[in-house]
Amino acid sequence: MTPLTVTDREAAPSVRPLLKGRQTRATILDAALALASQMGLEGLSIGALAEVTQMSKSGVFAHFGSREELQISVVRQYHAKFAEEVFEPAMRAPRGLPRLRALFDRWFKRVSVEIDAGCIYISGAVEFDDRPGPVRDALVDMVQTWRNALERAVHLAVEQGHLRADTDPQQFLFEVHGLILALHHDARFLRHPGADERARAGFDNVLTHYLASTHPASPSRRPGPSDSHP
Amino acid sequence: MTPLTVTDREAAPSVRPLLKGRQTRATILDAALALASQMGLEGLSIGALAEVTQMSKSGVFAHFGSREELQISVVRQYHAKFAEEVFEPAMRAPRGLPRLRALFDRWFKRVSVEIDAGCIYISGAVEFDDRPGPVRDALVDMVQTWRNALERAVHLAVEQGHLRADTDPQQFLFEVHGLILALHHDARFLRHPGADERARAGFDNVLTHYLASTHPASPSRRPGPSDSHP
DNA sequence: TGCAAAATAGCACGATCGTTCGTTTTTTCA
DNA sequence: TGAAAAAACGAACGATCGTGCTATTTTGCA
Repeated sequence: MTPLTVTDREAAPSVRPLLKGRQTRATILDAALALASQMGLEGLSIGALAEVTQMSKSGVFAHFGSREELQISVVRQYHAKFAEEVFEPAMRAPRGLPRLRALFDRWFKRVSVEIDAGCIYISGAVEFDDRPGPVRDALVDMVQTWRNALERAVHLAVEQGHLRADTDPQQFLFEVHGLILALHHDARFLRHPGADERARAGFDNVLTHYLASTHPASPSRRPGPSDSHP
Repeated sequence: MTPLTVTDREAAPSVRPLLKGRQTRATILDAALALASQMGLEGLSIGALAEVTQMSKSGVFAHFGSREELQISVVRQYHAKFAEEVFEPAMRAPRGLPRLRALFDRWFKRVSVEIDAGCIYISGAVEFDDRPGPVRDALVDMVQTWRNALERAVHLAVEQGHLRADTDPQQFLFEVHGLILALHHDARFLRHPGADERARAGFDNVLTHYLASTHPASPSRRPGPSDSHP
């Protein structure tokens, strides 16, 4: 399974030869990620990518060898960015409830801020739920990795006595993941302005259901920036 | 706004001339719905549709005038089927909690049974959240219609005293809709077998949170077939 | 049954798709 | 600086896309 703390497969194979090609490849990949976030992984076309990067089609193509490999690279690129911006900073919060809050807080922000750049995990899941192949496999792998990391965080919160001892981490995750998906749906598709608050209120409701009775902890509290520091 | 109890725009304009064309159009539309459920509305192509229906491309094309009109027709067709199979039978349950349970029970079944035919509301929402145009408009219209109908059902459950008086129907719907989306995601994309039970357990959890205290009503109970009768 | 109209087919168009190949430019390093 | 390697280009390919046309077939009705 892919590690969540990415060892960056996009980096140079050896340290010295930081060829020009690697740099333009990174440029293309950034543009591809932006394009795929808007048009979907299936809507990603080499022609459009060439136009955006001011390159020739064959020039772009040569960096990946196939459209499928390009799509997989985009998935990995999103995974890396997601790990860097959501997972890693949240993991610096103390284990248990604070870390859990930090994780979902950043996740909520990510999905609601991404009004002009949909989450590839979500759009990819819909696009490839019926399309077997390497792209789907890569997507499932990334999503499962992220989910496993969350599961560990929930488990820790149980161990710390913050959540009820009989909490089923997978059930907990299922419910909160639903809130993420509903947020994505209402904010992006329906353009409802209050979706963010609804998601957070829903998170509080789920939390009060699983919160250990010895730890009533005002549910309306949100993690501040200071929570990121140990 | 489109009525949920569909007056069938696909029906003949006048009653008498049930021309052959209408019938083949319905055949094409059925095939198109199946194809779009699997490949997405954007993956729907007239060529593939012609092959499946054993017709010529232009023959298929003539029935809709444009690809966009075909997509919109597919959306309406799905809406009609959804209203017929989910909404209408559930509305025969007595208002309040029983009707609410019937609605979501059928919805859950629909999403989880649709393992080989994704929900077009969900896939369409992801495909068209960044694509303005008539297709997106039609989709939003249908989804909003369905949501409004649900909102009325929740409101009735509050009026009947089944749900807490301070229940916010939109918040309630947000949370349960999240469960639907999570079910769709886990069952179809991740192929998790237990997703259905997780969704129902989540529904019970949401319910206990909004249930009026005077009405403890065992949450694990599911509506049986007898609930459909008034 | 025959005639008008509706339905379907056939063909071609421009555009775009991913991909291949040979050439040319650029970069890298001795 | 010059030669080898890497990178980017340009043109073309077969395929598929949606969409116009004009025939041809099929249908509905007097």
